[in-house]
Amino acid sequence: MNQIRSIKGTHDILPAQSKDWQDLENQIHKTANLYGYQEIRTPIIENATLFNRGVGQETDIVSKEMYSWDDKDKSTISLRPEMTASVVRSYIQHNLGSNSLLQRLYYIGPSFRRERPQKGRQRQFHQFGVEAIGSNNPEQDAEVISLGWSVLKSFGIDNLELKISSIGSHNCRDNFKTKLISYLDPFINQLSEVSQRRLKKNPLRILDTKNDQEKQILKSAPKIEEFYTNDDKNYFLKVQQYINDLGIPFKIDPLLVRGLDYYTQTTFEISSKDLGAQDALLGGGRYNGLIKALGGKDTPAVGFAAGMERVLIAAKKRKKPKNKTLCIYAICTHDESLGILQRSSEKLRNLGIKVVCETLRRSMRSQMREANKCNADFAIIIGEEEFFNKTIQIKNLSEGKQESIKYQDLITYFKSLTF
RNA sequence: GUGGGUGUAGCUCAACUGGUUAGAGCACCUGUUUGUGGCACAGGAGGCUGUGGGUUCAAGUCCCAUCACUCACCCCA
Repeated sequence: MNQIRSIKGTHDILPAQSKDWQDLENQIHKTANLYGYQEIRTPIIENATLFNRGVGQETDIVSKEMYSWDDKDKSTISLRPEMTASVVRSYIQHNLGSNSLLQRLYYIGPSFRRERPQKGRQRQFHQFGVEAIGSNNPEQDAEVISLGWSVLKSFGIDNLELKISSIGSHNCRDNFKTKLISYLDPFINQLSEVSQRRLKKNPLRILDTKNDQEKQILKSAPKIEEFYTNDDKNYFLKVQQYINDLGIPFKIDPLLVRGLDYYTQTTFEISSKDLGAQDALLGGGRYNGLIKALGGKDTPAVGFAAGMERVLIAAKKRKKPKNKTLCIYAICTHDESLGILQRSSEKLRNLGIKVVCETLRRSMRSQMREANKCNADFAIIIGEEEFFNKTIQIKNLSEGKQESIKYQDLITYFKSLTF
């Protein structure tokens, strides 16, 4: 009988780790709120159609990595492989655009892709991200980038690198695509198998190649910036200017091509050297066509998604804040007194004090050891003697001093300590 | 989907070229005069060496298969 393990590429977040997750989540909530973004939570399952249309049928994510199955009513359901499409679906469904011209939204949660796991890549992974829906101005792009940068910085990650690019408007991209194809066509035999396939399906992706020979060929290939319209050019310059004004260092990386179909204009990525091959912590960009493509009004939007597991890997070296709250370990060596101990613990908790009660009926020695192990500041002790005297022992564990007080004075004793 | 690496206690690792009953540190539990933590000391529990075959008098060690984990390609967060 072999034991049941978690599914490949999925991980338990154990108690030893969960504090880090809570810290990260708190930091996300805090920063997003400082920027005026509100949280949105959407279901983990959606109609497969949403991602087929939203993310793109041709993308790897949808074509080979998405978990989908037929439901009893014959509709096809998918585990979300990312969250932007869901947020946009929700935006359209609830007509959020009618509340105000601009929706600033953020989210936290798991997504699923059936990939081969490796460092910083899992089948169930967690993302946080933001979507600013409604503004078509470069300052909005800068704000979103700034928010992402700020979360990572404030979580104690250094060594960050911001890369930005623009893939231009739809027309620009189409022209570029055609020219790129005709440039690469004569070289087709020198291209790798993958790139040959991409040339037909998604030529822009070839720019991402790590193959040296292909890099060489690409050196004199047409550049995307040659196809920018004046508007594209100005827009991108403005984005750069604003990011610069914010004091965020960045590199322009013309080869930065986001793999999802919905991007337009600005794309960006923040990476860290502290990760392995999967070094992107956060990636995003503008997606002006998506809302319309999903059946909403033509609405511009920009956003990003960040991988929380990757953020936590990159944040390994951060110094963790230690805001310890007062903690009491409640010891009992007299079975008749267990009820009293639980009642007084409850009262102390109402004061906001953490109280951990012994429930194993162990020896005094073991209970004291336990108190020490869980880092309690105080032990309160009721035994047979205290039971009959209506008293309770209070031991200050850092000083080692112990005193006996009347049971009825317990609350006032600790009340004076907490304020 | 393709390649490489690794599987010994909860964790980190030992076990010379195959050779007694597979060890250590940390963690865990119990004690050190019976109601008091940390430190120290003593003891204890915990393993079918991932699994299944094979070679051999003898396998943790060699061979094959399988599974799992891991890293990388691909792609992405």
